[in-house]
Amino acid sequence: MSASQSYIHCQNCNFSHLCLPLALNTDEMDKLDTIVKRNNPLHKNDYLIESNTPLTSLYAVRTGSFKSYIEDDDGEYQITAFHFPGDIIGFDGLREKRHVSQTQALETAMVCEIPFHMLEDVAEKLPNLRNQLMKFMSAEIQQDRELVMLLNKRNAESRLLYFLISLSKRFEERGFSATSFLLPMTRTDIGNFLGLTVETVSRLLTRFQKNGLIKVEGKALEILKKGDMEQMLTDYHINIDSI
Amino acid sequence: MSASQSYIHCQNCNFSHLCLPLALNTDEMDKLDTIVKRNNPLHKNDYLIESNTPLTSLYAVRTGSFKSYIEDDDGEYQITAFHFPGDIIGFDGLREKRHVSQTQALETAMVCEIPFHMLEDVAEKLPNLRNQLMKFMSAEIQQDRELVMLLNKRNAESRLLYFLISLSKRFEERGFSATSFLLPMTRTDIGNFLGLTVETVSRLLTRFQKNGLIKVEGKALEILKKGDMEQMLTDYHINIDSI
DNA sequence: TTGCTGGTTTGACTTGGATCAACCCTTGCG
DNA sequence: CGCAAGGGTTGATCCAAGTCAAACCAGCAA
Repeated sequence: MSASQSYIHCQNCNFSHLCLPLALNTDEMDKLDTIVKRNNPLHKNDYLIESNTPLTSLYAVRTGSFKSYIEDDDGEYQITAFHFPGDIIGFDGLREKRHVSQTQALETAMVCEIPFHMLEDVAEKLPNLRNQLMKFMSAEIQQDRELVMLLNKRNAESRLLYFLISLSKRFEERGFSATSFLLPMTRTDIGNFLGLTVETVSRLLTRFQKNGLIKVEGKALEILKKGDMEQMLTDYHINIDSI
Repeated sequence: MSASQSYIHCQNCNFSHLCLPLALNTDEMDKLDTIVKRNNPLHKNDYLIESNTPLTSLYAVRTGSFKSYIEDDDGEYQITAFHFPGDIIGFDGLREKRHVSQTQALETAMVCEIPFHMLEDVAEKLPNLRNQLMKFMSAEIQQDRELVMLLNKRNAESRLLYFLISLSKRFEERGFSATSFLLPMTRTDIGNFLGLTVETVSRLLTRFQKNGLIKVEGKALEILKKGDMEQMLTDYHINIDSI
């Protein structure tokens, strides 16, 4: 471990309130801390996880962002999640102890690696940690199902609105600006995730801009009328609290 | 507990190979067995779980079938899963210790109720059970993500094919016929789940019948050319092993 | 500097599945 | 029995979003 990384601990991590340590006390956090490996940074497009490889660790995002996707044998793929600091990656592989999706860095990023067999050992002694793991998985199930409803029942406009508001919320939770941020993913990625084509995403973004809701310039997004956008979601009967 | 139910134990349940006992030895299974409550049967349309109620138990389906769905404030709803014997219901509520979806019986059905606080106690002592719980949740995440891909990337025909083949597989796993069974859900339910209208589902079923793939008469479904149907899925690049 | 590549935008056109509408079953109940 | 209600089928029409095509732009490598 390099000197520049040695002072990072769960204790002083900015995102521990969103991450596994959430429900742990200081002692427990220290125990968790001892098994966490902090690796070298990954760069844009680097793979954190490749499909079909054995699951040996879970990963917590420390900085940067990732996308996870599943792929069929024709190369068609489906992005299933975007990950930001504090998010835990890898739960979908627990069943077969083998990764079923791939995870790729969207920009320079760092993770905390949590070797799975050691996590099990620590969890043996820490009911709070077990609980926390279950809650994370449960949250993922809940979110995936909201996503299914979004995809099955909502039109393109509401899907993209939902996406922008959820990004805004996630940045805010992490102490970043809720109204001005860089989109780490491409328009194609957004479309893929939401079940829309790039063209539709692009057209909608320009429309939102024309309507004064947002300002986009390449990756830079500014949310100008968050209230209006949330009202639009409410009009679509989408509960903004569950985002 | 009535006399007619007293002889039911995980040990002699037909579906234990799919259910929580899966990875447990005889002793462990007995421990699990002691906390399981076997209630009176539910009837068609009865609620097993109502939305927003506190999560006190998980449920294992013993006989019959269920649908789970989430609902928005306009009454629009999305069926997120159908449940058959051996399936565990309730994982999506663990996060907030409160159910976020409703579960309704599709026909007369019975469940094993597993009080959650007792499950936690037993799991404390049984690593295998903990593991099993995690695997179940992980499987649910994995399935939900496959579903997202299905909904986002596939057309109506392949969605319904997938649905029929997955039903067939689930019946087979449970020792029922893989090619001849009753659809416990309505066409509307199928459409809702797959993001299609009733009309589309109905038209497709008639088309499949005209093409000699299946025979449908009301709820009764016969799969005549399973091989052809699987080949069609393969042509759509849908991996039938992951169904 | 030039050319290449991947990402984005915009316009014209097409289409799969939704919508609307009518009608036919069952099933159950007063 | 009659009739209401829920479920299912079939046909005609429509439209939101997909497809196809072209052009633009920024970043990067040679």
